[in-house]
Order: sequence, then C-alpha cells, then structure tokens
Amino acid sequence: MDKALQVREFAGLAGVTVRALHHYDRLGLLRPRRTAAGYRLYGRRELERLEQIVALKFIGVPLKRIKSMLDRDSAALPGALKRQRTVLEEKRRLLDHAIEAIRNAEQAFAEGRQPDTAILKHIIEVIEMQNDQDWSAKYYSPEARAKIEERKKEWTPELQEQTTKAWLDLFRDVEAALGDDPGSERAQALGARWKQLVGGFTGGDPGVAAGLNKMYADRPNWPAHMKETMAPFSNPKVWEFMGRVLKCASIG
Amino acid sequence: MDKALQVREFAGLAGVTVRALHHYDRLGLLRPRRTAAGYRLYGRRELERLEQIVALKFIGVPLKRIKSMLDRDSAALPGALKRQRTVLEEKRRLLDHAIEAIRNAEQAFAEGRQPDTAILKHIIEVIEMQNDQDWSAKYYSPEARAKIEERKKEWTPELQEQTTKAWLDLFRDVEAALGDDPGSERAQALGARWKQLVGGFTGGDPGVAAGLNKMYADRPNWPAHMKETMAPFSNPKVWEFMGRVLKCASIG
DNA sequence: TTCCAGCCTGACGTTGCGTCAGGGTCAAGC
DNA sequence: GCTTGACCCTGACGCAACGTCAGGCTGGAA
Repeated sequence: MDKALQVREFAGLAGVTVRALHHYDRLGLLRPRRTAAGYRLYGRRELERLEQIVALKFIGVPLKRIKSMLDRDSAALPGALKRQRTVLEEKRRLLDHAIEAIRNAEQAFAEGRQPDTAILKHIIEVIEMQNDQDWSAKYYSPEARAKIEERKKEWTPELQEQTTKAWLDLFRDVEAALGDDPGSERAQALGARWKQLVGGFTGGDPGVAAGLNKMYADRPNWPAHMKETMAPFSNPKVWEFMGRVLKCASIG
Repeated sequence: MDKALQVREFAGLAGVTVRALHHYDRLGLLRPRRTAAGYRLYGRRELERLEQIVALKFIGVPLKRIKSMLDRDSAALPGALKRQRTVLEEKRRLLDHAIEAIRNAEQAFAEGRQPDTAILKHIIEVIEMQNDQDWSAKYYSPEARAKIEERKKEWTPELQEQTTKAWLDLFRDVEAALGDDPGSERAQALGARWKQLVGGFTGGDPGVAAGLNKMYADRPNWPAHMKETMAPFSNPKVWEFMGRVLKCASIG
C-alpha cells in the first residue's frame, strides 16, 4: 500500500495550492481516487503526473494542451518543446522591446523638460516600429526575414536619418525631372541613386527585394499610420517614371 | 471644427479594434462625444489620449491603473515607469528560466534515450531551483540578495557537486565525532571545515550570513521539497555539537 | 455528544477584449 | 416613400487559471 495523502498535504508536498488540485481534477487533468466520503486521495502515481503537469505549465503550455499531451500523443513531446520555446522567445522579444521603450522614456524624462504626456511619445515610437515590423513580416519569406533581422543589427538611428533624407532628396529630384526622357543621362543617374538606396535595404538579396515588391503592391491595404509615414513617397508619377527609367537601364 | 471620426475609421487610424474602443468607453478610460443617435465621435483630443493609453498598455500597465494615472496623478509617471520596468524585468527573468529549462530538456532528448516523461525532469529541476530561490529571498536583505546574485554568476554545476559532497563528508565526520570534547583538536578541525564551507556560500559577507541564519531558524516553515533536499543535513545533534565547537573557537 | 479541523461542491471575480445576437440609423437607390 | 445595405448601438457569454467565499459534510478527539 502506497501512502495516500489528502489534498492539503499533497498540495504542500508538491508546491501547488489545494484549489489548483481541485481545478485539475475538474479538468480531468489529474483525477485522484476518492474515499467513500468523496475525499481525494493522492499517491505516488499522482505525484509523478502532477510534476509533469507543473513542468509543462512552467514552460507556458496551457492546461488543455497538457491534458491532450499527457493523455494521448505523449510522443509529440519534443516537437511541443520546440514550439513552446519559439513562443517564449517571441514573448521575450516583446518584453525586451517594452523594457527598451521604458528606458527611452525614462531617459527622455531625466534629460529634458518635457510634459509627462510627451514622454509617452517615446514609447509610442517603439510600438509603431514594432507594429510595422510585425505587419510587414507577412510579405517576406522566412529566409528574407532572417536576412532583414541580421541587417537590422547594423542599423543605427543616424543611418536611418541619412537614409530617410536621401530618399526625400531623390523623390524631390525625380519630381523635378518627370518631363525628362527616361533614357536620358540625368534620368539614368536618378535610377542609379534609386537602385543604390533600394540595395541599401535589401543588401542585394533577391528574396528581400521580392518581399519589398509584394509589400509595395499591397499598399492599398497598409495600415493608416504606415500610409501616413510613407505619404512623402506616394506620388504615383514618380513611381511610374522610375519604372520606365529602370526598364530603360535594364534594356539599354 | 476638427474632423470627427466614427469608431471604425478611428480604430483603423489608431491601430486598435472597435471592440477595444467600446471597452475603453465603458471603463471610462476614453469617452468620446456622441451624436444624437448615440454614435461615438472621435477627434484629435481622443487620438492623443488613446495614444497614451496604448503606450501604457504596451508596457504592461493594467487599464485600471492607466485610468487613474491619466485622470489623477499624471505627475507620478516617472515612478510608474520605473516600477513597471522592474516588473517587466522580473517577468523576463522568469521567461529566461523557462527557455533555459526547455533547452535543457531538448538537449537531454537529443543526447540520450530517455522516456519522454523523464525528460520533463530536467524542467522540474529548473523549477525547483527557481522556487527555492524565490522563497529563500525573503530571508535576505536586498543588499545580501544582490551579493548572492553576483556570486551565482561564478557558480558551476561541478562546483555545486563538489560542495554538496564536502558537506556530506563533513556531516558524516561530525556524526562520528559527536562524543568528542568540543574544544578538542579534532572537533576544532571540523569547526574550521564548517566555517570554510559556510564562507564558500556567504563569501564572507555578514549580511548573507545573517540571512542564512534566519533561514535556518525558520526551518519548520520550509516547503516540503526543501526539507527533503536538506534531510541529510537535519540531524539536530550535529548542529548542536557544531554550535558548541564554534563557541569554543570564538572564546578560546 | 459536541467540537473543530479539514474535506466537499458550487459559484462569482479577475483581465482585456473576441464574438455573436438582436435591434436602431443613415445615406442611397427605386 | 420605401427598401437596402453598411454602420452603429447595447447587452451578454466566453476564455485561462485559478482565488476566494459560502454553505454544508466527515472524522477523530475531548
């Protein structure tokens, strides 16, 4: 006869609450035997199972899935572990961003005399970057995403500013040259600048370039603030003109 | 007249759902004006406030607190930011542990032929370490906790094993010497070994040592698995004997 | 027998919305 | 003037994992 414990003792032994045991019982996750009076009795088998439950819960597996894992496809464990790890790593990424955002805001507060509400703008910035990235991810293949991730590490705010300015300049110059012959020297020079700026983002990777094209093609579905951000670059005449310029370049 | 938007447009603009706006409205967090028919109308002021809400939500502040922050003590923002950051950092610590635990389990799976359920033991190990640490934290002052954190970085599994063995050996030797005079050379040698092992954990820090004493004094309240872990070291005669030995040492 | 500790089963509360269900509103087309 | 169809409204339930009563048995001791 194995020692059988009542809920309270068992809960203490295993480091969970009595209520949790009740909960697991109702979910069918851990059903102890019962005395005639209905008291729950836990033994060694239950302890083992509970430990597995706690382990899976610790790594963030929801109770329902724990149940199906332990009851049915226990062979799927390694796959489940990996999936769960990627989930947690994603959560961690989010947490990192949030912490970074707070740091930004705190620093802004420590440095300057801004009204409290304005400080939150620093957090908003991070959120929007985050949103843009999550949202644009769907246009890229996994490999392309990996490339972008890699290149992002070498990305600095100054570089960002320079790039934005370069694009603005280019658009202004192209608008001034809309009447030119696409094959003209001036137009081709603009085309070269264009290609270089694109290359600065794609890093020459065709997969990244393909994603970028998909994203551009889908611009009617962009979220509002993305459209707003890209508003200075939305002139369709410029795009059309550059299309012809680049076609000339590839032919000639 | 500022442009007033209906829920759908406003939600799209701000990147939240219509339902969320309804929710914030009911909570009193963001109350737009209404048309005669009861339609919600959002303007620039509402957009600003919503951005602040989203920012605070992003860093994990619950809606109720957001409300009180924005309505009443908006001056408490920097403090709130700091608190929130520590909360998130704590969460991140937990997440890291969970990820580490999964890695352990995955490696065990990749290496050896263990049954699936046994692999979860590797996760359980991490959980228990985590629990022990969280629970023992209450005995230490913040400074002592910081010291321990620092020393933990130089802690390796091998060192852990060595230390455990050293303690086991010491207890065995002390048990064999219980009849000796506490002032005797043999007893004093045992006392020296004891002090050295304690010092190996405290690093000579009196704060850490104080916490350790508090923890030992509270041993009736230790959780079950802690008692189990410490069972080999629970012989009260050994502790009593060592008390006398160390008193002799400090006097003589 | 009585008492108290410990067990039981509901059932509601929490957090931030998602998701119907049932029913007005409004501009447009017939 | 009436019907659409697109939007809007207000409940109200659902989810995840228990916490926290409330009301009522059980079981061993005094």
